[in-house]
Amino acid sequence: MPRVLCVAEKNSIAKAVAGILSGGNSSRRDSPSKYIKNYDFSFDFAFAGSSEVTMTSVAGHLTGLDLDQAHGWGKCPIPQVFDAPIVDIRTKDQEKMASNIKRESRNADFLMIWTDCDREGEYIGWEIVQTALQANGALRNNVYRATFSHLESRHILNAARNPNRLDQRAVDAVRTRMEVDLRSGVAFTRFLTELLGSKIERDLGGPKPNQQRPIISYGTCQFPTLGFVVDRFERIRKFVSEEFWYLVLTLSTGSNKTTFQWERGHLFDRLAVAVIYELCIESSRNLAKVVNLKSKPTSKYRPFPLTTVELQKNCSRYFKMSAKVSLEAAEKLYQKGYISYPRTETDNFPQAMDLRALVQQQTSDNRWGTYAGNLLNDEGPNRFQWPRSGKHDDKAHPPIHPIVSAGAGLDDENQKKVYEYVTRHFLACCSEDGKGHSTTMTLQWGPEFFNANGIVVLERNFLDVYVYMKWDSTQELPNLNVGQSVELSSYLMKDGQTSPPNQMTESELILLMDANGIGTDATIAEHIEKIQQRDYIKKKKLNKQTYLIPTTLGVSLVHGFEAIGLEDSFAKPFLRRQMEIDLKLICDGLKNRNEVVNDFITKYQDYYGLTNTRQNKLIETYTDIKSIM
DNA sequence: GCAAGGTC
Repeated sequence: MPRVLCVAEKNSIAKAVAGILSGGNSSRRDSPSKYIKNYDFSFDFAFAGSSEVTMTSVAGHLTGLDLDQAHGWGKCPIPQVFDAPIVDIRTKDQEKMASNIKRESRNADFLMIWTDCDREGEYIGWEIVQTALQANGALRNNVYRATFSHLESRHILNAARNPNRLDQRAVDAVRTRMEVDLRSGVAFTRFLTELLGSKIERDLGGPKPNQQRPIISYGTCQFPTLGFVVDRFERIRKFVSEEFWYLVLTLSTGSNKTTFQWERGHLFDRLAVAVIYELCIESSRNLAKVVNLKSKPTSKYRPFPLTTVELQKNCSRYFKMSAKVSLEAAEKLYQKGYISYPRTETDNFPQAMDLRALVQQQTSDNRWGTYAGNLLNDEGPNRFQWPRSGKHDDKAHPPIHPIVSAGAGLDDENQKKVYEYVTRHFLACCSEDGKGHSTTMTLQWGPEFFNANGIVVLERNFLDVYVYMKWDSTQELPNLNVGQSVELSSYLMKDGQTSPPNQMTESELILLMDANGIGTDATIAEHIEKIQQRDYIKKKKLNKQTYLIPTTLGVSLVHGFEAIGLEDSFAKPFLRRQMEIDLKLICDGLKNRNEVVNDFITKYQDYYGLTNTRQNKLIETYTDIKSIM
């Protein structure tokens, strides 16, 4: 019988796919790596016929990239980093995974790649193929690729029966990113550390024994991340408050007081507001007229299905949990089988998924069990709804959702919170929107118009389980009809001041990084962590809220490079975005790998030359900023 | 010792 070796990106996928293809009849073997198991069973593949199958996996990348030995730290002039030979290397763990792949390849007739169907997965698939060929070159013409985006069994069987080929363009795109990130990161990190390292060390009171000299790193994601924080910091520092004036009316009926806001908002010209105010008083004194009454149904929308970025943003906002901590907790919950894979960009559920069964799982919980039960009741209000569909699909993972009820099974506080959040979010997704009624009343006073708005919440629906979101009935509007004249209880001209924005929160930073394509769902938290490690930014508590504030070093780096005047600022997201655009062009076959690598490396070489010539600007900027911060 | 990206 022919032998087919299948390899997934992680054990959880290997296990699930083996379960489906074998109909539950697979036997499990250990591998040299503790993260990886081999599953044996038989299956009828179109390309091989009835086969003996081994399904195994890697755990992420099988190889890493580095400069060759001769170009290590301090071993060569920095500019050589841009064209030094690059070698593929393996860590100890990767060596163990590779030995498993090689051993299982030796007597295989076919190799089928089951890595995630995203760009990085395509590259990992390629790494697996290279490793397998080292042990069994005869596999070369017998490599297939399964295309799948979730683990529903018909979908997986379909993927097994309709194999494709690896997409070499996607592989090339990833290799391009790796090479550019490596060369630019290593070159500028060595340069900055040599230029500023000892200076920073002295300022920190060093050098101290057993302590390394600080590393001043550059990374294609680190710098734009830092840039966002410094940008906000500068906007606040340079903020000049402006005075403004406005009119406001109040109406008292019984014990109810209603405030009416000026349709013009506020104006920055005191005299103009005073003139309008006088005009209104002269023409109408304390009398106003109801000129419009608009009433309409309104909704509070339930959330979209949960992505990693949304989870991190909300755990930061609601529980003050750092992105790194919330992702770690989610990973643990995933490993224990409580929730689905936590790194996903997808915000719509595949049609074939049995979401009602997942809701059913939650009916035993004493916090939201009753709510979940009611959702499944076809008679009551707030019945089960298919979740809203967002526009994002990473083609690899469904939105984050609970798999089984955790009940009292969790003792870690963070995991408990994250599980509760994931579950409440999921139940909210499957609920009806909040329903209410909104009324707007418009008064005319002299020639000016003023509005008051009232909302009455009629059905809370998802808000009952999604306790993090508030939606309450507001002021009740007085019972008046259009055309009616009313006596104002007050009509005032007031003044106010524009206020600066707040410092950056982690939640806002995640949003900015995501929107600008800086990092991925899996790495955004790491970049934020990294620039704290590097002492570019610090967390600071102010009025119960934690903010990210740049340090002297962080501000200096951003302004220093601005002073050097590179065409594409390192601290802006543009350069990274350009890279993403070019990677897409490689994937679409419109550019090739060498072309893009050359373009970027040439650009970085230019920038390196300029930075080197004007290195004094970096030192001067640091000295200047140190004296004012 | 340096990057960013997978995953544990």
